[in-house]
Amino acid sequence: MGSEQDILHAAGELFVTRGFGRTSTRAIAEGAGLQQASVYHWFGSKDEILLRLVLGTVVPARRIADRLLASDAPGHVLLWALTFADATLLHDDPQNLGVLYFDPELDGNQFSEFHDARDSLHDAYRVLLERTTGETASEVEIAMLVGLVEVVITYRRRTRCAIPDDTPARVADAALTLARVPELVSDETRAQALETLGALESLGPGLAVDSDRD
Amino acid sequence: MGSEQDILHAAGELFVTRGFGRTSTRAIAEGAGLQQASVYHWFGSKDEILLRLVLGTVVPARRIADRLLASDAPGHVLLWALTFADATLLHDDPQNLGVLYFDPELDGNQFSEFHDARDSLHDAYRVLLERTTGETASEVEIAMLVGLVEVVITYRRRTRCAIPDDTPARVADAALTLARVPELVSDETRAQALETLGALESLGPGLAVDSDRD
DNA sequence: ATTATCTATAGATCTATAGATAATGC
DNA sequence: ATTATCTATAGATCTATAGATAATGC
Repeated sequence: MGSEQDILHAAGELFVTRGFGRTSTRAIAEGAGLQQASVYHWFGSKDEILLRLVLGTVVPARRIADRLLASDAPGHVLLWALTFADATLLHDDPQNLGVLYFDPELDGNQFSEFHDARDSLHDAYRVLLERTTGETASEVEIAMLVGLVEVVITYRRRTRCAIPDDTPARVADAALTLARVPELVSDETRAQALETLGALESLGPGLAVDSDRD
Repeated sequence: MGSEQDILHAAGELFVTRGFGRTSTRAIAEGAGLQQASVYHWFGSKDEILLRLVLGTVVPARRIADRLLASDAPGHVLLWALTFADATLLHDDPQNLGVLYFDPELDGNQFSEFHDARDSLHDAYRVLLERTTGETASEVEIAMLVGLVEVVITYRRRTRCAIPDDTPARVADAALTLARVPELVSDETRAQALETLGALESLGPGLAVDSDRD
């Protein structure tokens, strides 16, 4: 309803399909049904719009990660839960805004708030991976684990239409396989993980994507 | 030495660090030691420079994949070999040009030559994965496999300095783990794969990155 | 002659600001 | 009064082309 949301929605669509650099504030305004200058009533700059969009995708995941870290469930259950929840957020995002993560434009200092949130999420992956394997995780292992989750983004992008609904669960299964505990990939693990996540959701917005409405 | 290579080198550096959209032809020319207009003697457009850069990173991998497909070595050896070779190309690229794969600007039809080469590479991954497991591979599995290799790109980007030299081998190991044949991750597999790759290299440029000199 | 480079520039943007106007709520 | 929007525009780009000039090779 509000112009602010209209701008975020229009910008998200354009950034993902044409790229940030090729999207003008005029195009964003047109998509939001406003004049170009009106965008600056809501956002100080184009960068600020991008920051809001990427924060909207990473902050919910980080919030779930924080809560899972406080749980005393087995490591592999929590690792499955985090992978599944993160992949689900990426899978359910109507615009596939995760695409923006890979944009070199994000490297600047203007976006440190985003990078801090993302680093914190990655650290949660590290902790849960180590709880699962009982060993210190190397940087490469963590990078591969996170990369596995982000496959949801590139997979969605490649096949322009919808991807199978079981993708998040299969990614979470693969995370345990990659962690070298394939024997723990089971219905029991999945059920426990979903239960743990269910208990979290009563505490907040949970898995609902709140960066956008469509 | 040539201006054409200077332009590609300067553009690669700028595209990766500041993004395609934020890089002007003037900045490219300056990096190459030329005037802005001289860039157009060598390239018809900015897009054409981007196309040349991404083709230079994907075509060598595709060439290796084609040769591996013709080999009659065991599936898991070939899968390890392809994953290792592809990861090595990404790892050794001085500019980490793989970053450009994720750019939404690449979606346009101007870049179909790149997408064709990439699709063909992905299909090689599918074939070798199926030879390894003996089962039909789902789209998600292929996406995860390819995503694992491309972790080299994002991992390099995150840690701005050099990443460990054993990263390609660890990614290749992980590919077999993900393919649910962890018992085939062994020195023997690695040795056979390297031998197979060595035999290929006599036939062409092989693992040498030829898109750039630094 | 051909190739490579340069200067100069047309023409089209693009971001962000200034200041006017309308709408909303006390 | 405040909030949201608009029109108009400054000022700085940016891409690509035209045409001159220099260098190279027959």
